[in-house]
Amino acid sequence: MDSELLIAQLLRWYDSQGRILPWRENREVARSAKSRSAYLESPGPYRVWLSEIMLQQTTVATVIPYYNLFIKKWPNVHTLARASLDEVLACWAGLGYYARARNMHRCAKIISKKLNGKFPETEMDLMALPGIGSYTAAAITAIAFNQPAIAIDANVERVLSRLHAITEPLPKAKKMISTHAQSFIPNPRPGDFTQALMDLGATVCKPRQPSCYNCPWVKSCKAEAIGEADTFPRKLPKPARPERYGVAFWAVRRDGFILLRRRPEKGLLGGMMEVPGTEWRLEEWSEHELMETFPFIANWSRLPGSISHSFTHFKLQIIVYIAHIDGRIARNGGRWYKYSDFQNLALPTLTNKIIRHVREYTSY
DNA sequence: TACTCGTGGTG
DNA sequence: TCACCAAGAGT
Repeated sequence: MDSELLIAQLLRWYDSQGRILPWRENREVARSAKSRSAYLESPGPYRVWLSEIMLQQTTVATVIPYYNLFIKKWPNVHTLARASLDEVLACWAGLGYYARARNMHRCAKIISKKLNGKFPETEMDLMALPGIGSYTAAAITAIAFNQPAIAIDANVERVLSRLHAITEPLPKAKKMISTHAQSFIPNPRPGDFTQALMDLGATVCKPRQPSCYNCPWVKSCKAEAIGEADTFPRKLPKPARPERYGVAFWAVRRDGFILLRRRPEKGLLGGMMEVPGTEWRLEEWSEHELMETFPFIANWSRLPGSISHSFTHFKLQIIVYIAHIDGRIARNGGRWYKYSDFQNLALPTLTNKIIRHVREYTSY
C-alpha cells in the first residue's frame, strides 16, 4: 500500500472531521484559524498524560467530566503530586480501574520531585514510569512532543485489521498490526496522525455498522473490498463470567452513623470504601451460615431484593442485612461515617449501588 | 502468556 | 435483556 497517500488522506480527513475534545484545546484554535497544520502547540504533556491515563479502556464521554474536574482541581503535575491519595481516589471514584489512580499519583510524585516537573520525552523513558505502558508512552511522545510514534489502541487495531483484512484473531494479531503501523512512521505530523487514526476508529471505522462511505481509506480497505468490514477484527471467544454471591452488613449507630471500611490497597477496588460484608463466593449464603458471620450481635434483618453488579471477569449479586447498633463497636478496620461525609469518600459504583438500595427501603 | 482489574453505553 | 465494547497496564 502507498503509505504516503494514506497519511495524506487521513490527515486531510482529520483537519475537517477530527473531534474537538477538552484535552485538545489547541485544535479549536487551529481550526478556527483555518491552519493547515493543526499542530500549533501541544496542550502540554501533563494534560496529554492525564487524559491518556483516564482514557485507558474508558470511553470519551465517561472521561470528559472527570478530566475537567482534575484539571480544575490540579492544574499541573506539582499540585497533583501534593494531593493526598485519598483525595485523588475520591475524585476518581466511579471511573473504574482504580490502580490507574494510584499509579498516576505515584507517577506525579516522581515527575514533580525527581524530574523537576519535566516529563520524559522518549517512549523508553516514559514506560519506566508507573501506569505508562507502550500505548500511553507512544501517545505522549506523539501528541505532547510531536515526535515519531504511533499509539496502538483498540481503535487502531480495528482500523488496521480491516485495512489489511487480517484474519488472524486478536490478541495474536497484535504483532502483525504493529508491523503495519510502523509503515506510517515517519510522517509530517505524528501527534495529529496518531489521534486521527483513533478518531477514525471511534467515529467512522466503528466496531458495529462502520460508515465506510465516509471513510477516507475506503478505496484501500481490503475488508471493505470483500464486503466484510464489520467482521474484523477477528477475536477469540471470551470465557464465560461466573456469578458470585455476597452479603453486605449495613450497621447504623444510634447517632445515625454508618459503618464502612477500606478495602486492601491491592486487588479489586483497591483502597476504595465498601460496606462491610462476606467474601464473594460462587455459592449463595444460607441464613444459617450468616448467623455465625454477622460482624456483631444485633437484630439483623434482611432487606428485600438484591443488587447486581458486573465486573470484568465475574458477576456479583449482593443481598443486604441491616441492624441498629448501640455500642461504638467497629471491628476489622471499619469506621463510622455520617451521610454528609459520603461525598468526600472514595465510593466505587458497587458501594453506591448498595447505599442507594438501602435508601430505597429505609428512611436513612 | 494469560489473568486481573470497573464501569456505562449500546444494539 | 445481555453480550459486547472501550484512547491498556501490571504481574
